[in-house]
Amino acid sequence: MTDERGLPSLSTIRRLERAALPAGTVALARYLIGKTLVREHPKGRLCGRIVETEAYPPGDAAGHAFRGRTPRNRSLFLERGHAYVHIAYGIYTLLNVSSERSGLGGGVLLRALEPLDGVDVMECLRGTTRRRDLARGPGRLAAALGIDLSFDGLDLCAAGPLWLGTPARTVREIGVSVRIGITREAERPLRFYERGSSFVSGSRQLNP
DNA sequence: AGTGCGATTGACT
DNA sequence: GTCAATCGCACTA
Repeated sequence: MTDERGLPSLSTIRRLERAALPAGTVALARYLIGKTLVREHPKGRLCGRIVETEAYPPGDAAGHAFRGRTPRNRSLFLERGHAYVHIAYGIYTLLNVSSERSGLGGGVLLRALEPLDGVDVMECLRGTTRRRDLARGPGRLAAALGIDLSFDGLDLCAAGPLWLGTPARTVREIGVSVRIGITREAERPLRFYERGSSFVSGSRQLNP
């Protein structure tokens, strides 16, 4: 079933099973492009299509798991498919998906969504009506979905307030670039995005 | 117990 | 293009 734009109707989106998630941080970061993220918000269902991710694999000095497990980053060490939520620059909430087997430590940062459903609620949460800017950037993404630190550790493959869903329509070509806003291991090509999407963050140079 | 530092954003020149 | 806001927490002592 599709709507007038050729998108599968939102009612056909179902939760991703953990077994469907590829093992390994980099593979998961690529896999998540085009998948959906669904937020069961008190004001209604919010849904977006993931169009940009970054991989922070085990052993990566730029990753929060690099120095071992601590109270803050313990969710990165959960089996793949759990939420790791943290605060950046004291202001912004960022959402990651844990990406390795239990006890290892890696994550995929979700950096941008193409809003699909619940746009009016997202506009309210973000304080803007520019659809392109609702979830373009990791801080904006979490804000648009009403995600805070209480979501840390949540199983995104289970029924609940936040979960990963099957793709909405076909994914265009996937581009690769260096990651944004880091200093260590800055040259590694671990950022993935849907080429041609206007909902992707970053400079034009990073989105060839 | 004090210090330093971000996986960012929006306002402004 | 520049720049400051602001919080949790890891690190040092």
